Amino acid sequence: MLKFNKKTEYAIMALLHMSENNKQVCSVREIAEKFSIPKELLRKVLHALAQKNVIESIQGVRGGFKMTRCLHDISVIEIINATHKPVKIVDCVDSSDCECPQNIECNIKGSMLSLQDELSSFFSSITLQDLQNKNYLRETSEKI
Amino acid sequence: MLKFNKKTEYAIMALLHMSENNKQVCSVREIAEKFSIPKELLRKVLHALAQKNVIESIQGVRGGFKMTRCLHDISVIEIINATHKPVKIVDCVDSSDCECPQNIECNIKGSMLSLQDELSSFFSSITLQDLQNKNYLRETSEKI
DNA sequence: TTAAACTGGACTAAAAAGGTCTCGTTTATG
DNA sequence: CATAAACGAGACCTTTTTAGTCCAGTTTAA
Repeated sequence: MLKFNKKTEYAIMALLHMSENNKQVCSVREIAEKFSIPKELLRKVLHALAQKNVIESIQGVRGGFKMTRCLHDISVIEIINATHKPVKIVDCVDSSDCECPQNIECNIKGSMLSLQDELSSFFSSITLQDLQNKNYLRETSEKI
Repeated sequence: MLKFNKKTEYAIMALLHMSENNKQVCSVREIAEKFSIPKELLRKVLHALAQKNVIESIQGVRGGFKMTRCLHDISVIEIINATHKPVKIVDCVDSSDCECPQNIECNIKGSMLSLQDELSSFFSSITLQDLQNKNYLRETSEKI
């Protein structure tokens, strides 16, 4: 349906929060309570981000997750790739292994693949810093 | 999951086919058979496109659907809007009526709305003609 | 030693997508 | 003017995906 899933939303919320928090260690519990996010789900999301080296996980008492990179260095595509299956607007990934019933007569494979590349580029070009700036701009313009 | 649904794929296939077909009237049966698309589903898709004035429907015997516009005049966003719920990367459509549990502390509403605008613009800027060209380019480059 | 935190993975429930079915209405044509 | 080919409308079902929960570990500061 061309929308982000909840995991992506939760990831971006948590990352913006963690970066504001001066890159201190944050526990899942703390973030989940602040944003009313189901704790177990947020744990999975942050775990996925850690596995993709977007953030760092610290085990044990007083453990949690920590920003190690700057917002302007993290692109939205990284968050999407950690929280969605890989972006694929259609299932035919390459021309050889497409097995959909339309395969033989399919007249859109090439265009769909190009479109997918462009969409990935689109999300690659946007950083978390951009999102934070946009959020600020939008909020203030609404108040005017 | 940020992918087109089957309806969008079927719509684009059918539209490219209909435009090649010299803008003659095509029946659902004919297109469904050519591309191995479930007939009843394709009917719904073409019906939705007709309601959005992307194509025209003709009733009765020898009826069907007909291209009335040019490929370069139809943008992908029109197809998406006919075959998906409206593009909304997040549920909060405007700042007043968001009722998700994150509402009070939500720190991404503004950025998500901006991102959504940009994504819509992205799809608005691409026409069916572009898709057809890309398909051709991709197919030929793969053969080299 | 203990409890607070992450790890890993199975599991369930709800929502959306994909597809089918039925009973219409319209209309060209023999 | 009856018929059959086509679209119209909408209920219905099945499968897949998403969202969320649960539990039995492991790690580590205090």
